[in-house]
Amino acid sequence: MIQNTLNREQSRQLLKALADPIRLDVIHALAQGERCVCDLTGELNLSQSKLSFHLRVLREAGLLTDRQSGRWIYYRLQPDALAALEAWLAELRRHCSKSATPCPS
Amino acid sequence: MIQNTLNREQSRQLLKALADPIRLDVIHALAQGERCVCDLTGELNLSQSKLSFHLRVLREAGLLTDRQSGRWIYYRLQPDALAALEAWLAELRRHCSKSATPCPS
DNA sequence: TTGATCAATCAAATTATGTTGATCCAAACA
DNA sequence: TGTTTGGATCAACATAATTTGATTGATCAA
Repeated sequence: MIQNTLNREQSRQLLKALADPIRLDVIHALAQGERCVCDLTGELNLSQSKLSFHLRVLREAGLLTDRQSGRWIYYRLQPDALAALEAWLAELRRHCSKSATPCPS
Repeated sequence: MIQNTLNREQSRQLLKALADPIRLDVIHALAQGERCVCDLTGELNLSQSKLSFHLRVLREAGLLTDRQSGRWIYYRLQPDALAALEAWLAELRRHCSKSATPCPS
């Protein structure tokens, strides 16, 4: 996620990845900074495979990056992805208040 | 949607409503300005009940408002909801780049 | 009034997503 | 080496969301 303008499909991927209560818990935990998977399982009280499933969804959407160090894997939020979504939302807001031409037109 | 700080559940509702290809088409159409339902069905090539279903999801999430004029119903984007999501994303971004303390901790 | 039109709603069928427990793989350490 | 540990993955199952076609209610025009 380098660019700053999302197409419809990219924004949908990001939004879909975010739109889940467990993944939002993960996101909020990572908003404080990078964390190891083993910490997250404890902190969020999730089974290992469940957490792994949701981390994968977030990672594949481009919202998280991971790095390995020894046997541990650390995840962090990808601020570019969040910024890109913000820009996408801001763009939607620009012209949306224009009134419709009355029907029947 | 008056306030500008979303709690976790509110942001989830907004994200979930947005995270669908048809609803994104609707959102993009309404980003140009207010539109009548009858225009949207044609423009997006959707069956009436399908569009109605998705409009309801977006409306109930607080992303759209509607007004009736005669037999026609006009929908528009609610910019406050978009702005609130932007603010929520910006907040997530603030501290997320802090590195983890190495495991085992 | 009656008939036509716009749009919301409902129940049934379909499709997509998430959960669980087992298994696998790689790194670390005895 | 053999064993333990952190994590990813898989298949079977459970749950949730969407689509469809029919029905309903309200508004308007004849």
